[in-house]
Amino acid sequence: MNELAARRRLDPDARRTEILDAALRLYAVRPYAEVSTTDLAREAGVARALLNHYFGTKRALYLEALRELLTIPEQAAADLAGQRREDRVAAAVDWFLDTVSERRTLWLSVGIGLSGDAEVDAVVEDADETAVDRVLTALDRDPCDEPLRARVRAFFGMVRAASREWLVRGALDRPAVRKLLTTALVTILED
Amino acid sequence: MNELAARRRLDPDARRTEILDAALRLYAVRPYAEVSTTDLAREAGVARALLNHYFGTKRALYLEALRELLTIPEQAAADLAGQRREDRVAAAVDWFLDTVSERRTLWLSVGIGLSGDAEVDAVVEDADETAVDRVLTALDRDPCDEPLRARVRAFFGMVRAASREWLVRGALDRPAVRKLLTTALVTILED
DNA sequence: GCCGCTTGTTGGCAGCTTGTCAACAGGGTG
DNA sequence: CACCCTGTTGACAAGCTGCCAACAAGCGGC
Repeated sequence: MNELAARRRLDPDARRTEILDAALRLYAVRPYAEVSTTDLAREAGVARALLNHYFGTKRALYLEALRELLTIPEQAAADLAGQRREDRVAAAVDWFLDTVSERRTLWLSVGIGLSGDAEVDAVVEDADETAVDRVLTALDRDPCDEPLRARVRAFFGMVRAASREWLVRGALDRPAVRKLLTTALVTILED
Repeated sequence: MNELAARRRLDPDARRTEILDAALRLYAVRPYAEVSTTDLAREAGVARALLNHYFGTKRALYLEALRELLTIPEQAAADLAGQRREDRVAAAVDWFLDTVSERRTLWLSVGIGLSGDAEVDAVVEDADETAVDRVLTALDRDPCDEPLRARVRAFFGMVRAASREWLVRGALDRPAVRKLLTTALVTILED
């Protein structure tokens, strides 16, 4: 930190979120490996050492940011209109697509799927677990049926790939994605 | 390089593959970021600078290894037994599952899906494109139907996630995965 | 058999990155 | 106003990557 900004003394929580937000801003544009702690500190308007003070390690900060990003806002998961199961499934897919397109940049920045890094994967899997819970309860299915959960997690793999086809490649438009995912989810819920 | 091994002068191609194999061995166990060029050089029994000589950059070497890993062996894609489409699809899924379980360690090491890194993603997408071609031609579908290709790519997302459920989490057994993927692929091919 | 050249191979250097630590300073308290 | 707690910082040490000049293995000319 060199100039223009006098030393501000902030509440720890405030500073923490300030740094986290800065990190999210950077990771939205460049992948983890290409963002140096110097960049992070500059973006947050803070000395590099402060990152370590708050998060311990560059990696830990990244994991925090990732967790923050993947935590889907609570949102109403209950009021799915439509009586037929297929309609409710379609509504769930719609809700998801809304969320994704809204957070488009960040969602895509995190990549799609697992990274091969144990800790990163743990965070992603954690978020998935929550999402599985919401989907199953919203659709009146048993959230404890482990094979079913596994199938839904597999389905999420397709969800990620499909939204990529939609948002990045433009190879599918939204109605196509909607139909693809709805059909697939209905199929998966059977049996 | 310090001792025990006199200076061997190899054919460039031989040396290249020797280094590549060593890299694949290491990346099978640890993720990219945790493998240093020193490790790579030691595993290959070679001076660190030689890696740069052959591949230019640590990242480039990684990309080569990744490409090598993802290049599914040619294999007979044509002789899919069974007349009914569903049988042929099932045969294709079986063939894929065989390949995956055979290369289990390496396949899983690379992670599942895209990383958010442009170059890495390019390699993965490239491999996917080839796989899409094989699947579509093997199943007598038009390989130029772009929306269809996109759906198959989306399907691959589920394939990755499902094989992870099978091989890593053990939440699904092979028959379950087989059925899940077969049903999904059949559904996707319709429309 | 000796010499020299091509080129595969190596050790060491320079720049950059991350984590740590002691020191600095904001702002509330007596 | 002096003091102390603690948020904040600059500087240092260790490690990693890419580059370059130098070394030497093996082949061809004489």
